[in-house]
Amino acid sequence: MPKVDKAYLEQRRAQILKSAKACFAKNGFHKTTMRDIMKKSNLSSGALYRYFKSKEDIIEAIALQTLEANIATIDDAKRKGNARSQIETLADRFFSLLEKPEEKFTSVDVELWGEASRNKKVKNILVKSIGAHHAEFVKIILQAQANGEIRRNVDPESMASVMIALFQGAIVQMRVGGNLDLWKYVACVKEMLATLLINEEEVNA
Amino acid sequence: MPKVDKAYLEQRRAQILKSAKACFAKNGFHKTTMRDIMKKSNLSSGALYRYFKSKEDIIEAIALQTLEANIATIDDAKRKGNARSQIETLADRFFSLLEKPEEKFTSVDVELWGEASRNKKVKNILVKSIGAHHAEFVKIILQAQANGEIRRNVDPESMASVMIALFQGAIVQMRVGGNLDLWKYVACVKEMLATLLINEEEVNA
DNA sequence: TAATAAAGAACGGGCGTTCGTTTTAGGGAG
DNA sequence: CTCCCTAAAACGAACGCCCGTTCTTTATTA
Repeated sequence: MPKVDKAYLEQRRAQILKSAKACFAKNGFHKTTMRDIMKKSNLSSGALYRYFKSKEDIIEAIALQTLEANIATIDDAKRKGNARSQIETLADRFFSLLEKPEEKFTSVDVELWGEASRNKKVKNILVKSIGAHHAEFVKIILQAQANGEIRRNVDPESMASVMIALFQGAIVQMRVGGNLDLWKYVACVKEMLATLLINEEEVNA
Repeated sequence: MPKVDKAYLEQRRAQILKSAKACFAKNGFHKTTMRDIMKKSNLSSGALYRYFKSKEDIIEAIALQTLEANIATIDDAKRKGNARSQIETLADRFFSLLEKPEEKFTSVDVELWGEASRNKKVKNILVKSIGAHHAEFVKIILQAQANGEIRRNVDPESMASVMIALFQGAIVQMRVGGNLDLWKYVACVKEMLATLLINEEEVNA
């Protein structure tokens, strides 16, 4: 099929990435072979290497894809409501990614964290991703503090890191820790965050 | 050197594990070769394979070592003071592991998380490790609730998971996230946890 | 001297990757 | 419209390297 249009090419690329992601989620980056990806995507090595110049290239593309998905999620949630509801919306979005471990590919996140220590491109992408989340949380917190929604004595930078940690930790515990009751966990997190909201007495003080 | 004593053998084993851990921390499990470990420990392949029957065997030994170190840390902190100070002691211990990334090997933790998805033994060890922390936190929280130190409406199971997540997330952000100001982060965490302690008004209510 | 420990050359297999070949479809000539 | 022709796309056997591991040989000491 020569001279196919651009959409065809992009679709092929996406198909390969999807297959690769499935393999990576199941067996990790290093235990999945190129042949695994070929088999999963019903493509030959020749075809595969037309779209990606190496295995690393695929990994990097997946990292990038994750980054873009995350940023899209943030942008989407950004529009609505006050600080508290923005935070809760984001929390719901991200935590629900963990619900069906096989379909959503948070296992790949753990792989990427490991990969970051030896692949600079991957590391840069992750730094950007985490940085984007962090910046967004900081912005929300600062605005909320200005509005009197959140106590002024909490450090926005650290608080943002804490929120991110609560999500990352949930990933770890879902993947390797055994039995995390996700929604009880989320409820607990929300309650914790709620205690940081200014209550009536403090507003008047 | 034939017929050496037991201490000699154990020391050799430890030396290999230490070298391996250093390699793994720098390059990850899959990018470090057996030759890397041999070079680092100044040992030949023959010697190495006298002490460990495979590369996986080394990885599992390191996972086990991590588990034991963690449990020792818990046991050590368990003896002292009320719930709040126990929690703070544990937090200080674990977070200080993150201070000098090159010497303490928390990078290996991230590797282990990834490895757990494809190596059952490693997974079991990690489940045990996280489980031990979780159980210990639950115990502390329950006791503290009985003593009236901590609000009774927080779910101990989830709260314990949250605490663990705060540590795991810190690892991720230190390793791959760029610039986490660790002690500001810890201060923020402690303050959050403090808000969950019953304050005077509530005791009287 | 016998048994253990260490050495290190050698091996076998599997992996990522390449490359010569085959298939496919658009486009110009008749 | 039909028939090539051409270039893109896919194929898949083959390659070569590297890694984990083994095995024979050498050193060491009780």
